[in-house]
Amino acid sequence: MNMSATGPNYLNTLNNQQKEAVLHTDGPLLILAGAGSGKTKVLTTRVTHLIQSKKCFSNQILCVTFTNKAANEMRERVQGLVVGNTNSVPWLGTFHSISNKILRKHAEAVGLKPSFTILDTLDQLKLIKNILAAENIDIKKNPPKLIAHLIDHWKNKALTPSEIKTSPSDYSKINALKIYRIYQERLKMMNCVDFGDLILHCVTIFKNFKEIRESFKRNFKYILVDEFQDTNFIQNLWLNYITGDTKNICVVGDDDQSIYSWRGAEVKNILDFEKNFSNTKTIKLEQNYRSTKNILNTASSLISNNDDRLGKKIWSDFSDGEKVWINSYSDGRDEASGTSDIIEKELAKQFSLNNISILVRASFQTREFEERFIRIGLPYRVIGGVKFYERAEIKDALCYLRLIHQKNDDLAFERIVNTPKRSIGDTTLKKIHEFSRNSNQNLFDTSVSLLDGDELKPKTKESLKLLIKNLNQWTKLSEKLDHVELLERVLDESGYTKMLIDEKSPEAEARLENLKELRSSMKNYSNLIEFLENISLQTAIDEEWDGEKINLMTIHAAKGLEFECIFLPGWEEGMFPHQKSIEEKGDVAVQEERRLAYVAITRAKQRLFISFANNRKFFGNKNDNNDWMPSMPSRFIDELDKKYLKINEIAEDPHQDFEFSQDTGFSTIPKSPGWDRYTKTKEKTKTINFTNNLTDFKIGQSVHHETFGNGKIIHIDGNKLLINFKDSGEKKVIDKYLRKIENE
DNA sequence: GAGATTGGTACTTCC
DNA sequence: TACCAATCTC
Ligand SMILES: Nc1ncnc2c1ncn2[C@@H]1O[C@H](COP(=O)(O)OP(=O)(O)OP(=O)(O)O)[C@@H](O)[C@H]1O
Repeated sequence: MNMSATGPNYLNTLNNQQKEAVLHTDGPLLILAGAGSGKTKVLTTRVTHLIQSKKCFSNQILCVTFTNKAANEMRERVQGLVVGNTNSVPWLGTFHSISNKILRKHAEAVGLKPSFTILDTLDQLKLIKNILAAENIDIKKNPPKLIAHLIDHWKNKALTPSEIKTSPSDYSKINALKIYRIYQERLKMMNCVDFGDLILHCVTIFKNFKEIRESFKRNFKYILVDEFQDTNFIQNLWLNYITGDTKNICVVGDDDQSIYSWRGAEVKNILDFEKNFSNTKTIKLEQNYRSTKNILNTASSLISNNDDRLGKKIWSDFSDGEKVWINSYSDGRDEASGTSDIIEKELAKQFSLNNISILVRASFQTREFEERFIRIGLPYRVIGGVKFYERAEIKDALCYLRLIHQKNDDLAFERIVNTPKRSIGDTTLKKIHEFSRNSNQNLFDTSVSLLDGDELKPKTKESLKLLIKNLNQWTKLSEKLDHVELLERVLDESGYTKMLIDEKSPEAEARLENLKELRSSMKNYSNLIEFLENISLQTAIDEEWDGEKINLMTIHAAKGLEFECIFLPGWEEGMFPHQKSIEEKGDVAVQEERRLAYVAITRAKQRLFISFANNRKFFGNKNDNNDWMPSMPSRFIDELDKKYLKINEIAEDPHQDFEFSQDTGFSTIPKSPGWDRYTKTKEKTKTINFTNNLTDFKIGQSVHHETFGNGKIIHIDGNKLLINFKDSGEKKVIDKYLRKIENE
């Protein structure tokens, strides 16, 4: 080992507090620290240290990260320390992935087979809907989403159905509880678990099986937990069960970065940690090594608006750097083009595209940027975004594989039985369901028995027979064929590929592309079982980091990451803070949104750009004259200390590549200074509100335009209106820039 | 009774 | 946009 006077090499780049945190190996340790203070670095170094100093074997370390991405990153950094072992730290992962591993070993303890399938959110919803239908419960009065949420909530609190108390008055809760009970029974029958079950089953096992619990306790000599502020009740319980008597547990967290309360996360876990474990050593890290002073101070000024903070100091040695830019745009499209312009003209020379990220509140917000980047040929990658595995064609393909692997996966059966069309419609399916319930058999076996009777029409029977024959054949094939080839065969022989090819639409083409992508991502797994066992926990196709690309992701997905340049678009009231969260939880929610904003800002090292649009379009962009809403800048922008900001004019000619820019005089729209515009917007919104229905313009209507003044509509072509302006004559304009006035 | 078509609605956030 | 449910058509 390479030693210097101050200790091993890997300690050299740490400051004193960080070193202390790494070297304090034994006993409970709480590391409390602000953004960018090196928490993750300490954690990684700590793992390294434990292995290098031979405190324990690498498989005796339990290291819990928040995302798979974080786990992969840490694994990469620690990789190579353990000679000749590619899986250097086997117990490194998220609560869910580690629980998955534990549960595969001890599935029988909770009445499951080790080959169980992990259901995703869509499967859960489908199952709940099925139960509601079977129980004759009104789906309108008991929305499946709400029930799913309640079940999730209960599981986060470690509550099994029998442990839940309801008051007789709470009708919907009683219904939900009833569903919960049946839901769990159905899961067991299908040998399936949902996300919550992964952890809940583990806890049940730890609780009821002392030997199993003790074996884990003995094995895990050192436990490390990242992002502790975002752990919930059951995760904490889980940790407590397997923390050994030596209490070598180290957690790191930042109360200001708690952004998962909607998943049951409780910041108070941090406070309780010291109570739970006596003799807890607490170390604070206060120096930020990531951001310029301007960025850091901007973040601090924002978060100071929250109450109930633990109150950490955070400081930086870095220079002031550039000011934080606040950009105002007239609409989302301008925001996208303005952003791409800044990247091309301002940043591309200095920074790698890989080091530029656009972080959004909700995943659909990436779309506008994607469209822009495709158009001008800037390469980009979308990170995270659950979307891929939720796509219909991907789910279809996975369900074929699931069913081949496990015949009692009723949800998978139901999904593919008539895709592609096999003349097995609703009525037939209902029949199969009914028989299955009566005979207590799964849908597949029920179908097999129904082939012998005359319950089904000959034609239906014929195609059902073929499907069953095929499925059996594929199951046999799966033993010798590798999983990628298997999928190819299945898609071909089932007629799925043909169905898409015959459709001859661009959408179908895209679906075929997606399936290709699925196949190539399957190659990362060595066989079908490994693929199926892990795929549900993999939220998105792992985007390759090679190549030069701009990153697009949600703020939640950016947790723990850092980039030289960060763009934060869409800072508008209703979007950020999000309307729904305000409605649900009021000020508590605003505070969490503020923490989210804080996380977003503190991802930036050098440059930070925050922007908002004065008009937003909702729900796609097909009907141009529809769904425009004036929007107001986010309250968070107001809360930033102006000292550190540069408030900008509209960065670019907003309509330079707009179809009508040539002949409409759009380029003459005044580019008023951004701030001016921003303050004006507030008044303007009020005025606009009295006529916010901008959709129903009629010929003859008198209108007002900011630049051209008043005029009358003389022709309408979709959203393009020909106006005869009093002062400036005939002009073609887009409806969104007009507001109705009284006819004179 | 199956399949095509239309129409309504959803967009938080993630394991 | 894109999926799902209700409605129409053969
Ligand atoms: N002692 C140090 N000297 C120089 N750079 C450091 C030091 N400690 C950490 N860094 C750097 O600071 C940056 C932030 O570190 P890290 O990601 O570990 O912080 P963090 O506390 O986990 O941040 P966050 O909670 O915001 O995700 C990294 O680029 C890291 O390399």
